[in-house]
Amino acid sequence: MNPKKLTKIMKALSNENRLALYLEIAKREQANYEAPECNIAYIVQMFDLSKATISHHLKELSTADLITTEKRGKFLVATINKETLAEVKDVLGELLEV
Amino acid sequence: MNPKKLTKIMKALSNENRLALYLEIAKREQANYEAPECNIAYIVQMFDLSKATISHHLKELSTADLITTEKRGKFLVATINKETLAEVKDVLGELLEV
DNA sequence: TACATGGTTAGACGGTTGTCGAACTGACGC
DNA sequence: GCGTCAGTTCGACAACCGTCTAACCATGTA
Repeated sequence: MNPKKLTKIMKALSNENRLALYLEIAKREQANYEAPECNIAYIVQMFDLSKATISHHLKELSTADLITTEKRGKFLVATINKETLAEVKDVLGELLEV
Repeated sequence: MNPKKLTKIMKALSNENRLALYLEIAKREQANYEAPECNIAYIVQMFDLSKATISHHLKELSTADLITTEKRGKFLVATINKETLAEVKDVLGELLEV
């Protein structure tokens, strides 16, 4: 993974609300892995943020390849991009090898 | 790991130069693990940044528990904090479990 | 003791970010 | 078609961040 991409990922996770949003998406995905997706409307209610802000955060997560989003009728559904997640984990793993 | 701490860690790695600095420290540590430490004076030369800026970045990495620093005579020596690194890796690992 | 070298601190400044409200678009149900 | 609900886009604004220079402190050496 090149440094610029890694920076972008870290930046996307460097805001408390945005990180919480990401973790919440992941949590829901795990909770019902029959349908590994996440209706955003639900999540919006949990955060004390405007729709505009949530939308902005989702875009940031998305352009960092941390999630993918898909419009399903009226709703937006977000999914964790596990590939990116695994890549980051691997980078950290390499640093840990003595 | 609590969200605030994780945010702080991500924030510390969310700037390109600071991330590069961190990776450079890790690299040196691996290169000579007889003495797993890192003379900063060397590193400063590699970056096109002022002493003040490097100092500032190191403090940020340090308060996020990503590195520890120690003054050894005239020099400053930085060491990767592997515990923090491992914790972060674990968090990501948990998210990956289906 | 004086000087050179490594690092910190303080203050400044332009750029970026997080957030909002308001106006807009698109899909659904009546 | 019209109202409603989910989300996006726009423009604004305060707060924060990355960087610098300049002045300082600390350590080793001549």
